[in-house]
Amino acid sequence: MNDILIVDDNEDIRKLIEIYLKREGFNTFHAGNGQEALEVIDKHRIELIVLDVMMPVMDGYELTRELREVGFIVPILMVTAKDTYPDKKKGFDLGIDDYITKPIDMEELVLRVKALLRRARISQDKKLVIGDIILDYDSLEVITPSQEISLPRKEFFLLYKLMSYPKKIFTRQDLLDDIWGYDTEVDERTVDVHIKRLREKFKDFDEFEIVTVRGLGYKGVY
Amino acid sequence: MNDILIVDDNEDIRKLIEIYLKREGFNTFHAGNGQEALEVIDKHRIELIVLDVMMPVMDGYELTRELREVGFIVPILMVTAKDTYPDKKKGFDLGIDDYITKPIDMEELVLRVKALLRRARISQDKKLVIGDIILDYDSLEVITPSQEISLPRKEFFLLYKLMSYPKKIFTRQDLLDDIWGYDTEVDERTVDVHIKRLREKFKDFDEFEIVTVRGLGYKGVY
DNA sequence: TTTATTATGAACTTTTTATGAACAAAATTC
DNA sequence: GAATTTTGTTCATAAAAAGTTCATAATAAA
Repeated sequence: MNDILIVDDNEDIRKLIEIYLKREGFNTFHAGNGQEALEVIDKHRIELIVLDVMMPVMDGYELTRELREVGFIVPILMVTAKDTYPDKKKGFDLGIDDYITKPIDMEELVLRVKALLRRARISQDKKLVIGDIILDYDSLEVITPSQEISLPRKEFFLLYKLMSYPKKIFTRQDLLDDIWGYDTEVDERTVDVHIKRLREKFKDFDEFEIVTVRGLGYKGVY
Repeated sequence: MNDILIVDDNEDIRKLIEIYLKREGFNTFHAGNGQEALEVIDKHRIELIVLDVMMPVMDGYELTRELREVGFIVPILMVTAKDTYPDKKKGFDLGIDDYITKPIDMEELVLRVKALLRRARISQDKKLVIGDIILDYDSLEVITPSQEISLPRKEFFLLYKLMSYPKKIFTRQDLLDDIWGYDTEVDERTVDVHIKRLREKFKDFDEFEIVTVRGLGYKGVY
């Protein structure tokens, strides 16, 4: 469930890449140019970027430079039409981790994405420990000393997200983007309902809590 | 929808710049000289200034100096015909953030505007530290060594504003313009009520204080 | 003392969130 | 593949919080 950002000015290509990545269980975000990419990165915890070199406004090189300049270290897989040494060199000098040439072989892209993630040691199995409570991402269970509570997917992801960044406030839209997908049309109030159900289920546990931040959203605290 | 002020004595150039900025979703204001610029700035919350150096009445350098002198910190992108080192140096010394030379490459101008805004937002420290008390703009909380006090939006913004410019006196209208919006129709007395509630909440803290300046307004001191 | 201004308590309005319940969709079981 | 259970969404309404206004008391300045 890694969040991957696809940056390309061609929407069709973005969607194509999205299809292949989603099929592998990745969650994707889109950006049509460097500026949009920066905005998405600002709001979400992107773990890998698939980046087209040729874009209007701010090209891939420029974006890479800006990102590396501010110390942003996620793996970048660059998509380029040019397969020349100077181009490769330019990319790697700027801090690109891997590249793939057009026309894109989708199987290869997926392979490289996985390899990059593995190399970056972004773990695929995630267990979140809060005191003596464990949120097990694989089984969607909250394991406590006394019992194991199995949660519905949405509820679990919501809880996991909130507790992964304790005290960080998420707007309802943030949560929808992350858990439902950036293009969801689900109503913001739906988040409230899931929060309510989570609170009900864990009302007897004081190890953690979901706090409403009026006018802004929710945050997890523990 | 950032508000950008374009200052240039040539109306055609202003309009040209406006076209490109509007296309990117920015809102623009015009001024034909430094004096007009000051009037616009006084009335609107300008977030960036595109400023031509060569102008009659009050040139770009002069305007920059005046603005920086009174503590006005929005990014300034200077447009200059001269590309010499002394000129650049003069500009940067006065507090210009970036510059672009004539003839203006519009794409580049848009790029630089966006970069400046982003940089300003990122570098804009949203936490205000007063001794061992922190005003956290993101969570609308006042964090003290002993507790975290969550404030309603209006109250927080009010406190934040006052404490951002300690000892500066704000009239009620100033505060309404800033926090409620320049076109609000809310009564001035409403400010009093929020001030009262803030004082009540922080009566036990002597790190800072909201002081009434009779006949004028309020100021924050610490 | 008079007058103008600010402080305060309280009522009231608006906005936002919580909650229960109905409905829909998906997964499971038979 | 029909029936049943679980999960997910929407909606209406209750509740709570935030924000505003108003009347009056208190205070400072003239």
